[in-house]
Amino acid sequence: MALSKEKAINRIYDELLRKFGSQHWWPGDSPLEIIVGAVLTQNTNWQNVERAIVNLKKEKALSLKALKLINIKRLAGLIRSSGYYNIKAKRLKNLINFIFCEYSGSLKKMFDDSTEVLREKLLAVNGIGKETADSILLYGGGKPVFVVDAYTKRVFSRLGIVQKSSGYDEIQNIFYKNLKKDVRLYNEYHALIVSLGKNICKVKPACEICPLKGVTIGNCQLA
DNA sequence: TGCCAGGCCGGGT
DNA sequence: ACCCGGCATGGC
Repeated sequence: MALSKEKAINRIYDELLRKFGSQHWWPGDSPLEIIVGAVLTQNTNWQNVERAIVNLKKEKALSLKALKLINIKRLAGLIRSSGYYNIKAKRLKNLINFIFCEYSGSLKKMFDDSTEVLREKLLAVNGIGKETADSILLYGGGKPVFVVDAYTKRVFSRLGIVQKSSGYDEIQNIFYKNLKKDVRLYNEYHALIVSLGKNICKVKPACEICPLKGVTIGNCQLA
């Protein structure tokens, strides 16, 4: 008998939490650091991003004002380790300019905006796509937004919970429909999925679901 | 050594 | 509406 998506999605969360423990995401000391990290980690290993963040801190460049004033070539040099540094420097500049133009350079004002409106505005910034926008909203702003990434899609399509052909919004809606609307839960769940990916998914082809494989849900087993 | 990592954009079909 | 090449470093 088929197990409901709702039960499966919630059960998988419980199993991941049990296996990996609470993740305490996002790694970052401040909303700004989280926002910057969200851009720098686009298709990039977090380790490389951390070096870039350390550099920015060391050069006192990790503030809204400093990022607004810094020369783009110099910024690119500071974030070199995160890869795609030229385009990411532009993207950071776009985002900082947006924050100043739209919210007078105040993150508080920005996050006081309605979540839906802010999401649309962020998506209109060149270099900010859905995952980056949603990461900023959830981890930077504490908004109830579920972040979908490559791991989410891979793992949950393997589990048969989403289609391989599903797009971002479709996958995100499955989580909205089946999870309690809770910032803490969204935060932890996405972090756990990444942890699953980082720790397990490297072994191919099917081991990415190892921690879940054989887990019994109702009368069914995840396969 | 080659492949990949917490994407996104722009141009082409 | 998809599909693809480009963007780039550091770790294993």
